[in-house]
Amino acid sequence: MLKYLEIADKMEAWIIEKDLSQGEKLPKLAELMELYGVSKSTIVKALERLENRGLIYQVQGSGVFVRRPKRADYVNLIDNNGFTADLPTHKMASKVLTLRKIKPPKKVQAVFGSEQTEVYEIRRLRYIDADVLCLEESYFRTDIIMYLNEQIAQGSIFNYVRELGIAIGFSDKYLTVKKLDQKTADLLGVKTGDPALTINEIYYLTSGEPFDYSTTTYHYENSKFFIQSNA
Amino acid sequence: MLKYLEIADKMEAWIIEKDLSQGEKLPKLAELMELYGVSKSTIVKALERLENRGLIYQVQGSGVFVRRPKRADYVNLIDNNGFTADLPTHKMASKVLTLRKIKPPKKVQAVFGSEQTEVYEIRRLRYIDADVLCLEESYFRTDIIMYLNEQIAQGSIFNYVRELGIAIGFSDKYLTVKKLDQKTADLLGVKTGDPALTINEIYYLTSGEPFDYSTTTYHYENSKFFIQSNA
DNA sequence: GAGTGGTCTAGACCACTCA
DNA sequence: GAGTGGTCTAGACCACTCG
Repeated sequence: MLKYLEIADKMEAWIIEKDLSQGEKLPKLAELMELYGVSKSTIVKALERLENRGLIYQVQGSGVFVRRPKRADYVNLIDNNGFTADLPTHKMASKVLTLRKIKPPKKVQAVFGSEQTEVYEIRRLRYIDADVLCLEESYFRTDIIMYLNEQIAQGSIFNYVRELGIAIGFSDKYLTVKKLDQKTADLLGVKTGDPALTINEIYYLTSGEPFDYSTTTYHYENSKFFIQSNA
Repeated sequence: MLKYLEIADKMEAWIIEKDLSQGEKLPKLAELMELYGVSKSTIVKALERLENRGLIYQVQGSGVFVRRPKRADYVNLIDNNGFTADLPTHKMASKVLTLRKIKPPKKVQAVFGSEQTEVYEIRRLRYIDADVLCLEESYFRTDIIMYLNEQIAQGSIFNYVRELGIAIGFSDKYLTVKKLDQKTADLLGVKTGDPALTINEIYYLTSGEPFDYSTTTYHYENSKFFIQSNA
């Protein structure tokens, strides 16, 4: 394992274990260098990672401080760690509505390329505790994800993908708000015309190839989101 | 100006000028080093910045490639460059509804601290071309932003803040979806009960001190959002 | 002005991709 | 196996904060 990632993970665990709160100061660079037995640049790189993940902020000439806003129960829109990581105090579950191998619909072919002849289509309802969180419709390239079944789709598909040794690189997410049609409203257990946030996502491998296209519609009363930004 | 920032800006301008599209390859590191006359680490750092801004992706052993998803007219939720940067082909305008110095409401005091005795409150409607984009209610600390007037609030407050030499560090954003009450719906020109996305934001200085608290409610038909994520 | 973080360099070595 | 990006080091120097 890479040194800077290992150090970043240890620091993250340390912050969480000690339950440090916003504004608390971390040891200075020189101490961290000695503590972990590495050069300055390696510490700097580990801190950069934590900064990008929104766990700390650095103030030149002053120190490194913990960044941990207080609100819970919000889904993180930047980390792609899945709901289990975002909502640790809740029980997550999925009900698979359909799972099949099909020819990609046009909107999906537009993303994967016209040479893509087959995809997995998965539709599932995701629950937080006893409540509906969202309806998800996703498409995976069958030449990358060779095998999928209902049992896998009941858990975290992304964890399964990572276990296959497939490296997820980055993603584009598009958000819109709309009034629900009757079919979707029924599935979510709300009224036709009620509001919903729809997030359209494209996930890419580290190589830049798209492999997952999904559209998720969230129950407006059961979902809240947050973003930690550095700009 | 810092070398790596200067190089990153030049590369960004170059990508936009040449109108490179997703997947196109940039020159290799050795060439970039020579081109800009700097060491490898400086190029690496410039590329890291572009990667974080979602403009490129790097593939070890292969090359550096352009990342530019095709959809326009989406508001970027990560960059805090304001609508003008996100929606370059549109005319943006603001109408100031109220601007006053007041004692902070409780929700604002909870963020700024109870020692904060005075804030600017600004409520404005923001337009995209001829359409209402959003209703924004924001609070600024008067000990940091000493002066504000209606003319400034008609333009970009953040640009004004930067011109004052105040360095914006990072922000937390919380998103929820709801049905509009009558007052807000009237202002946005939609019906009571229509859907809306509400984004609650807290902006911090580089020192970690919060200085702006705002709540923005978006017109659901006139607004779309995107996020480019690297995880 | 002392302390602390940020930038930059040159160079060694590692890890991945692709023909 | 050649090519290309990623990590890591040691050290010089710069820039900001704070008492």
